[in-house]
Amino acid sequence: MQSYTEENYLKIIYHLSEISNPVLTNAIAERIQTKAASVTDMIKKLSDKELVNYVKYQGVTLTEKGKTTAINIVRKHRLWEVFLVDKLNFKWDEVHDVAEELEHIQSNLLVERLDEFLDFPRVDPHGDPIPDKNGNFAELAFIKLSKLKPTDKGTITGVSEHSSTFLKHLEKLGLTLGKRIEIIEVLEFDGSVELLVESQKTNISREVAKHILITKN
Amino acid sequence: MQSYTEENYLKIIYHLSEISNPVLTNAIAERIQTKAASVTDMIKKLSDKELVNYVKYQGVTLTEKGKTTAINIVRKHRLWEVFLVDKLNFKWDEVHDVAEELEHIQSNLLVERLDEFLDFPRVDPHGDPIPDKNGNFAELAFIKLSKLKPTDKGTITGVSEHSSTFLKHLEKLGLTLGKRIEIIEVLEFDGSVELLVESQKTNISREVAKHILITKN
DNA sequence: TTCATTATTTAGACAAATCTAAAAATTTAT
DNA sequence: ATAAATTTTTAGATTTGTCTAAATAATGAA
Ligand SMILES: [Mn+2]
Ligand SMILES: [Mn+2]
Ligand SMILES: [Mn+2]
Ligand SMILES: [Mn+2]
Repeated sequence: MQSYTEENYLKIIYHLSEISNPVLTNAIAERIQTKAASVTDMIKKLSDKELVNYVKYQGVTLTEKGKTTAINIVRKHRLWEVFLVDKLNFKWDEVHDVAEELEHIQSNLLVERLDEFLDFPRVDPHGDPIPDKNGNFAELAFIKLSKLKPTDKGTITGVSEHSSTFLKHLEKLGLTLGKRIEIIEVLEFDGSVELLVESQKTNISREVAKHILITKN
Repeated sequence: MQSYTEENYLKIIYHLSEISNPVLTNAIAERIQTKAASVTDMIKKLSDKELVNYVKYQGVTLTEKGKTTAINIVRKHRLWEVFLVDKLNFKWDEVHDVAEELEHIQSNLLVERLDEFLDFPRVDPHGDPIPDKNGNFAELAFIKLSKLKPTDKGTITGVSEHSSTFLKHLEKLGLTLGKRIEIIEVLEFDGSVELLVESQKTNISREVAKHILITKN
């Protein structure tokens, strides 16, 4: 069994290793809001427990055991987010912090029953895939909205930025999951995108466009 | 804000003070599975935070602030137990340990939405009253089954012992919440009780009878 | 390749919550 | 009322997770 803190480290390492592998000490320190020295301490502990492979000055990678644990925490986090939105009427920008706490509740029965109660959702309120109880993810074909060309059509199926301010901004523009969009024009000088959302014309910055994920159809 | 540990101490002190006031160090130590020395340390800390009144060698009582906090934890514990039984099909003997963890999740929005989702339950799966958001309990008129006399009738509305073994035992005897019972005889020599549950004759020990709570009607 | 900058680790310290062993206060029994 | 037993507190140590400051390794520039 891992402590609350160990679980958080494993989860962060899991997410960071999708970006770069091995994961560097400073990258963890930044994400988890601690000092590099503390991260080194914890890495050693996780390494002793065989949850990560650690090479001094190189960084860490998750072992199979560590990866399984991390994926299970991600599973719980996302299932709880679905619960909060679908059953308790939370908005998609209100769920993350509470899910950060709920993801650490220890009970396999609870997770499996929750999954069933929610009707085995495959994605969370931000479009992130929910691994099944064996740790397998459904394959989802996302494209960044910023990669689309004029006349391209698609559906918003995810976001790659979860901050409350960003999500509220999208809400205001009507750019929520499930909405169909069509690209009108990509402005030359600033990369901003003019698009149609439910027959409504809107303009979004390149920065915003990069964090909206589209399934073409 | 209190730590997970501080919250547990406050909750235990709250429960123990229903039995004896002030609450003695050893009583807390026994309930919380720690040594008396550790309890003294924590009591001092809670006293510094003005959550308890502490007199050396006498024991502790909760301050208003401490009591409010404790009642809120009890509220969350019991609401989560209702959730687990009503929505996730947990049995009444499976909920306590998970609720011990869930009661510490910090989010007022979550508690209020959960309360609403559960349709503002007034009692938990063991018949214990759930305080409202202002900390007020509904008055419930319980009598111990062991206090009843032959021909007395009533409904099982609570239990005063929450161990899994006890609850499973009751389950096996069909003595669950909502069942109507009628006393046939109270045996002289061992105090065991012969009773009718849904037209089925059963005999229970005095020890069991003391922990079943009845509403006469 | 040598020097400067940046990243990482080590050393030593600290706060929280716990423990054991010993001391002090309280309660109970004689 | 005094001694014995029990309860509670103090003193000092331990574990977990964190920190700062200093040392060491790796990287980048001249
Ligand atoms: Mn989240
Ligand atoms: Mn999410
Ligand atoms: Mn309980
Ligand atoms: Mn209960």
